[in-house]
Amino acid sequence: MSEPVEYDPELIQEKWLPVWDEKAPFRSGNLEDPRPAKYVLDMFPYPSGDLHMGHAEAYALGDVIARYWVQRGFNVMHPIGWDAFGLPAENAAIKRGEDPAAWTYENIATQKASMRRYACSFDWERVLNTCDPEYYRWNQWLFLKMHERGLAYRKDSAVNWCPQDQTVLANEQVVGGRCERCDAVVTKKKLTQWYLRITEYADRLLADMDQLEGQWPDKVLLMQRNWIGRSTGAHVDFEVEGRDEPVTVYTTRPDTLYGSTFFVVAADSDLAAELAAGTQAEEAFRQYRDEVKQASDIDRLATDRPKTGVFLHRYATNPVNGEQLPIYASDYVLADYGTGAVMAVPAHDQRDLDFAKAFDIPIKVVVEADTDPQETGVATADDGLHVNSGPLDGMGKDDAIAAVIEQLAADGKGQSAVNYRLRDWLISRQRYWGTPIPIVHCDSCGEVPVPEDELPVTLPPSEGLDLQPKGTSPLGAATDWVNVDCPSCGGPAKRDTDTMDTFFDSSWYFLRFLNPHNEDAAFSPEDAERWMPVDQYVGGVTHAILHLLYARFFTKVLHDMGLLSITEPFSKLLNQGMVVMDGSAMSKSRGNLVRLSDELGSHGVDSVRLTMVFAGPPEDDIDWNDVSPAGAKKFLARAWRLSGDVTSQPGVDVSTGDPQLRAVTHKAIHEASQAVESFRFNVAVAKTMGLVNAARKAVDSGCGPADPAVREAVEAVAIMLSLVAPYTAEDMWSRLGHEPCVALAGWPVVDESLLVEETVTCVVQVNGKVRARLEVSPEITEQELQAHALSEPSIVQALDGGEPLKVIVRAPKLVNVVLAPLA
RNA sequence: GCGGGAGUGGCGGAAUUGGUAGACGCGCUGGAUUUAGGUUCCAGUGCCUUCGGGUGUGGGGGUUCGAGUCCCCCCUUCCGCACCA
Repeated sequence: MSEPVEYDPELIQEKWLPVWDEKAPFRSGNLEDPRPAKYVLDMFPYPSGDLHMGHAEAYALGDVIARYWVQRGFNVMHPIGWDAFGLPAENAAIKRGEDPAAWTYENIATQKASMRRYACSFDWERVLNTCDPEYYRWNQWLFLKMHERGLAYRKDSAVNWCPQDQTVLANEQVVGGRCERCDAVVTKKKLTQWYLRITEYADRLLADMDQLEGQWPDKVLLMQRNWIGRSTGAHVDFEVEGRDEPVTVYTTRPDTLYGSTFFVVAADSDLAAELAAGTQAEEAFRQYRDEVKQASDIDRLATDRPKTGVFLHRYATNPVNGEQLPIYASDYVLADYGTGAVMAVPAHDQRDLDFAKAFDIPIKVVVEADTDPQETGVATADDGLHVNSGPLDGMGKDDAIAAVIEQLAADGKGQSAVNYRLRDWLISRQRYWGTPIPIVHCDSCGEVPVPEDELPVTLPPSEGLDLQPKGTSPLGAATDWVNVDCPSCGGPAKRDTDTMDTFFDSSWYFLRFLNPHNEDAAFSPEDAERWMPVDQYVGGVTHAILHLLYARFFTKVLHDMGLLSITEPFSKLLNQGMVVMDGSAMSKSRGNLVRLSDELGSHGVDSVRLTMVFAGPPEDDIDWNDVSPAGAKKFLARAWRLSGDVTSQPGVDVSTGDPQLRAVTHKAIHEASQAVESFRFNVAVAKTMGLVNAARKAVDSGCGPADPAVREAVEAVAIMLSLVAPYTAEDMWSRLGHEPCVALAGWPVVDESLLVEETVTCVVQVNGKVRARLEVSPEITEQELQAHALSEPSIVQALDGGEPLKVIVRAPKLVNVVLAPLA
């Protein structure tokens, strides 16, 4: 029998991949499966080209977790699919004349092949693509359910507009005033668009985060909290002369109401236009408003930009003292936050102060402070005693807020209020490659939902459609598709031509995985009871706000619909870092792109996976220049060689093996388990390396290759390595005389009795400095240990005849002898 | 500006509740094997040292018998939000 003597990654990849295809060790569909269920989910990829280094890291980490729980005896569902709708497909279509669908499915095939080669432990029978009608049909169904509940609605408003992509963007997709996708400067445009009423869930999205505390990264929870941006304060009504209705403002500091000296409305709000109409300021206002509209968000972002505005020649009445406050229109007040109008208190709000200084408006201090805003130009926003505030004088902030709200409520001029930064989610997109919105517009019936039994509303073929962005959906040109009979009255009507934001698709895909081909429902509640919530979600921190917030929102909506008992979709979240090169993100233009296929070719799949896992903590970025796939390969070869050295037979009684090596083995298993469960995968690998080193030594210069303890150690190595380096592990397993699959071998059971150490190293310090090390029994008493330590020659010498002031004994690990401090 | 992390050898990184700092690996040095290179195996590797020891986790202070770990100030750096009333 001729054994291969060289570790050849290419060879073992070719050898085992077909075997795994046949055995399908990661199928999770059997309902009779007695193993407890666990749902491990990797964020699904967008199919733009082949997999890259970032995918390789993310999927290597997710795979360690999934494979670990399989080894621990769980029925692990670890599915994968493709987030397949979206702009890149369309852009490729425009640039190269390809069909978005064909382009997408080709890329999916490429990525799928790469994932198989990469040996991800996915259940290949649960694959879904969001661009398949059998998937997006349920997008449409969900949309209609939300429409029914008033959660999907259309409104007319100024929206974020990307002039490059010629489509609207959700607030969340505008990053620093630029389009998240193409980096173009975002402008505003007034359009009628579909929204989801996520703001109705703001309080629950906030409150339920308590469930996630400690399970999600603190950073993500914080980002979500900030994004939701709950604040408490009051709504206050201001009468405006010549207007029937009062104007309401939202403020977090109603206690400073006596310090208000002017009033500001958002320049781009309807209210501003209305107030300006017919005044002598009308022309000036119009001019100013047009300037503001011209200015992009990026201009608005400049922090130290001077305050601008127009006096509207109108006045609002301060409800607490009847003072007449001049009304200004300015762009420093946002139309879509609060009520789009503010009471300005220059002494205690920096923005108001800046404006007051620019427009020479009086500043009235109503909260005592050490500094004078008038002189310093710095508004004082801290707590303090109230002055010049009528009944509030002498009160602190909290008391004053309570008192003024009580007074306002009694007068019918205000009440306490909660406000959120979160806005409703704009989901309409004027693009082709997405889920058609299942609504028909009828002149006589209005917005008519497409009847459920007519779903899906499938996309018309792209052939013949001009996909070039032009501000309206390309679907509008598919006349045969657009013109339909009204489902309500039968008269001529038109389909809605917008498609859904692809974040809609990814907001519930984790539920579709439960039964991706279910034709009767989006998912069955029974399946959800069995599998949900996702036990472990793995993905990039880039989705810390958007995707995760939307998925949480959908889960709550489905809960309210009675389809889910849970209220949070993801119990645990791990955000892996990025793979960078020379300190910066890889990109073609930077010329620092490392191609995954090249790395896999030169080092092998297992070496690349091991490199990803061993590089450091999973949350940290990996600089590919700092790590060593060649080193990883060296280690794998070293481990693999061990499997050929073992001469005992499978099933040999290990209890007779070398006790020293056995102790090392069991300690390594124990520590690696703990490391995996606490996401310290790099440490788990280090422990495995330690065991390999110990086994090597045992074979070469210790108990020898025939000792059963060597087999025990090497089998443990194979199983531990199966999480990270599945090919190498499978080949080792085979060389050790076992049948595949090592992935199902079961995690080695730790014999607790072997973890008990016979001796412990005790450190003896003098004045906190280590002077001696003693090998002592773990059961040694404090008295014995102290006596032992003090009689140790090196300690006697270190004491130099000095009398110990105190001796601290922490048996069995430490003795600290404290001498009188030196003069 | 506001909020949140992070600073440990030449490098990536280890270090339950405060108790041996630098696990594991990369790199480097030396040795063995090899015709040579590569591979493999062994040994060494924080810094200084008069070889007794001294010193050391961004800087400074504090608590403690004892601090990488806890507290205060500062520096550097990364990330998130950014006129949110």
